[in-house]
Amino acid sequence: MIDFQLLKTEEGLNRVLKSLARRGDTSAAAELKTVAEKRSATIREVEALANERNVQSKKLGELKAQGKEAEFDALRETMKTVADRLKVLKEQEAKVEENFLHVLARVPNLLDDKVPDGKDEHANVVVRKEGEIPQFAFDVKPHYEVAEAQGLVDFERGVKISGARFYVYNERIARLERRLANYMLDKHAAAGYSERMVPLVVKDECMFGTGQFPKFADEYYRMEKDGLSLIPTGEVPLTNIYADEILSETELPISLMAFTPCFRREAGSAGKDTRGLVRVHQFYKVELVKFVRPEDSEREWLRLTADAENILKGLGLTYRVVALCSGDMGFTSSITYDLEIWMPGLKRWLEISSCSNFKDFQARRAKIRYKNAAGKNEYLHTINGSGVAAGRLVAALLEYHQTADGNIDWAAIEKKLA
RNA sequence: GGAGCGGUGGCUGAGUGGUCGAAAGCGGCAGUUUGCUAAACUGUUGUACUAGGUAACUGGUACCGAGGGUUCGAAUCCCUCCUGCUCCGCCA
Repeated sequence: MIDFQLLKTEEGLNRVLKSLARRGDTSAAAELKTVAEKRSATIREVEALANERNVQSKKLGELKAQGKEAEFDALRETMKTVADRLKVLKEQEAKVEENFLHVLARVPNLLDDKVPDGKDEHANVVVRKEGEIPQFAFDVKPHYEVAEAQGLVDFERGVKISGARFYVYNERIARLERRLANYMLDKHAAAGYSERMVPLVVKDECMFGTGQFPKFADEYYRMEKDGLSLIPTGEVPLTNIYADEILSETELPISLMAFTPCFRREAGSAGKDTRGLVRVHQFYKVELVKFVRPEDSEREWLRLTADAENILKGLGLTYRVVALCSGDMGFTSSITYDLEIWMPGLKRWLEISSCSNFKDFQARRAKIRYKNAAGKNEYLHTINGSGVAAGRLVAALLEYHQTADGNIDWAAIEKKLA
């Protein structure tokens, strides 16, 4: 959530509007100012009347104590009408507040000045490339063709059990993904991340806290009966670990990680990447999350990105770091670098990690603060990124380690993981 | 799932209709004393919103698990929900 105090000044409002314009999302722009003003005005009115009631109620207490029955009765009669009016006003206030939150909760984060301008992903900027595009003496097949031919992934039975975009891993590939999880976790542990095992099913407040709700509710699996959602990313439970808490400055930065399954409905992706392991309803990944002081967030964001890159480097995968442009940025993020690996079989770049600095946007929603050096409670900054998506990593390794006869060079993969 | 008892400030814990943002203790912070530490003593110590002020701050509103209700007035009375503990049942 953006700081709504910004809406109260001309300067702040302009900052918000400018950011919205850069994102190409001006849906809420017109309402913002009026909705904020209406809220302030209504609150002022209610508070004035509540003050009146409190003063007179106190007086009633005194009158009663003094035994002045006639005055007591007279005042009580007039206060009845005040109480009635206050009740009506408070109901109005609740509606105004609800509307205010409805609008505010759908306003995306302010963009960092360093985010390049652009309409969509074509305007994203490649920051750097690591490794060469690998050359093969034969035509490299997409991972799903090899996987199916080798009996590694059973897409048909995945569909039978759960529907499209579900799959069953057989034997070696199941073991590979499990080993990759260990590989990544061990590497990140050495870099200072503390491991967590978290709930995979979360309350609506958590989904709101990290920004999935309310605007994108359709994209997630939610169990109506329980009011709980399957996590779309480990970011949700991991970040909400500190929801509603005030941390001390000395504990920061906090770096956490978790290996979790992720569940996504992929609404609106019908017909896109229908084959293979690239776009599925359930996949596993390691998530990295940092809680940091505002002054450290840029540095820590770059570090987290480097930590994610370290996995790709270690496995010898060719990748590039891409700065998302203003029009391609996620709702909650202030600035994002995507890591895209080259897929020799698919013959394209594939996102395998997205490292974002959310600044205080999530912290404000989830109410995560820390006591700063001046002794004031302040929203901290959250940063997260995949470190990295395991399913896509498996897909990549299958493509990188194909042999001319359509096999997989398992020995080469083993060697990397050793 | 059944029965019983609870949920109050950073923590422990008092408060059962008005003077309660809430006793007391612990902890934290500042100071006095002290060669240093400790101890003792004194003061101070919640959050959000709102109005004013460059600001330190000052006034107001709200918050005693959450949401409703009764009342001129609710931490206190009523209802619903959530949650913790103990016992029983069930279960990996």
